[in-house]
Amino acid sequence: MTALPVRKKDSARERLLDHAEAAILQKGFGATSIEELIAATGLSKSGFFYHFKDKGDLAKALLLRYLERDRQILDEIFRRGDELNDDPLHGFLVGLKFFVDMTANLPEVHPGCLVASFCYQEQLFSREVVELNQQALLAWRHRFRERFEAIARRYPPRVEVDLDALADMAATIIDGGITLSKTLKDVTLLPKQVALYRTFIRTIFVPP
Amino acid sequence: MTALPVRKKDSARERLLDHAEAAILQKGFGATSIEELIAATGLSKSGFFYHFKDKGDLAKALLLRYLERDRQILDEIFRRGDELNDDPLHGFLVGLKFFVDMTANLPEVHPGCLVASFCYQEQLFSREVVELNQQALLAWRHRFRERFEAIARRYPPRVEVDLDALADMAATIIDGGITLSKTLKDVTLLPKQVALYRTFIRTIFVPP
DNA sequence: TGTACATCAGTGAACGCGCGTTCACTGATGTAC
DNA sequence: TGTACATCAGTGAACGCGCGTTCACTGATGTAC
Repeated sequence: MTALPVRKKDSARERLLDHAEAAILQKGFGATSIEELIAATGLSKSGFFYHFKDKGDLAKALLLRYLERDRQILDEIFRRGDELNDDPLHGFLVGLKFFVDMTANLPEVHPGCLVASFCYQEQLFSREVVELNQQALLAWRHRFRERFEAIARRYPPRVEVDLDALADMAATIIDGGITLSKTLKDVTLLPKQVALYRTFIRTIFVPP
Repeated sequence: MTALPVRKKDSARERLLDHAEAAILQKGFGATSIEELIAATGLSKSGFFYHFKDKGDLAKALLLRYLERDRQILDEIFRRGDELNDDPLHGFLVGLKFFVDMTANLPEVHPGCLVASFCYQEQLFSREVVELNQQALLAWRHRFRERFEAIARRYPPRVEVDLDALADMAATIIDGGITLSKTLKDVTLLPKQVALYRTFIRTIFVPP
């Protein structure tokens, strides 16, 4: 068995990313210093620059890791929903229910969404990182849009809705819900918002 | 007539706040320097410290101004909606329509929401500023909640919804919608999200 | 109307600290033959 | 199995710049009597 050269989960590089993510979500990229990251990980400053060519390189690596993790978690949730249900509408509704449960069971308030954090510090990042952020949002629109198309083929919408906007609404509710939860320091707010999105989807597609 | 000691709209202080707001929404509070603000306004550094006792004081003044402006704009919109309609539901729906139109007619993509920006840089602010941000969100919940109670008394909801969560959804959609629009640099996304919120309210309360 | 004082809206110079980045170097492990 | 070389994962010292903040001072306008 040839093992892939996977990076160990607790390598110095990974720990730098962990601390960076937490710090950036609490005070922003511009206010997060390399100094504090190496203090938290026990590396020297040059150790940092061994792993990342500059601070912007850290941002890129962080966003890539974050987007990949997010994709995995959400894909898994909706895959399980589909598995339990042949019907595209009810599979999606079960997936949304799983998502509500997941956010409801977070031990603390959600630490924040890097997409939103980066959006409000856009000017600090390279075009590459900005485009990465955009691609992620467009990919989610595409994924949800496809689901809604499949649903709408079987269940004609009971009110007129733009399916792209409805797909974007998932990201809107999650981003907005995280900001709401985080600002008011109330874990229950995010799942409630996602539950409302689910209610909306139900009233649109589920026949009376 | 005794004129109130109103600050002229284009005073140096006001111009500092204008530049600060724009800069903070583009790169965050931590990455916005006093140096660049005075360069933009033509003041000296000590001129800045005449107007604000320190950088945190700028943050506080900025948030107060922002929240007050926001409150005025939204109150005016929903007041006009009520004026055109005696019914609380239809008055609110007209107000939401006004809001959709307003966001649809923005000349450029919305520059961002200070509440969200501050939320992702919370650690940089004093407890006072953090609480100001929370009070603003709670005030909006209260305002919308009262409307929904009045509506629900006359129009029993057709699906079960938590009125507090439905009130919070306004802030969620606006915050999330601004982030979406700003990230994808597409002005049309925000009004579409607000329109979906309006559709949701309609399907909940308007009888068939 | 004149004078004394107070307030407003700043200026200019200096401060020390922490930031991101570079550079030459190193000791442990892996690979080729 | 030994030797030579390459790669990995760093270290330590130094750099210059820009940051937020302080301090003593100022010239124009407003107010009291």
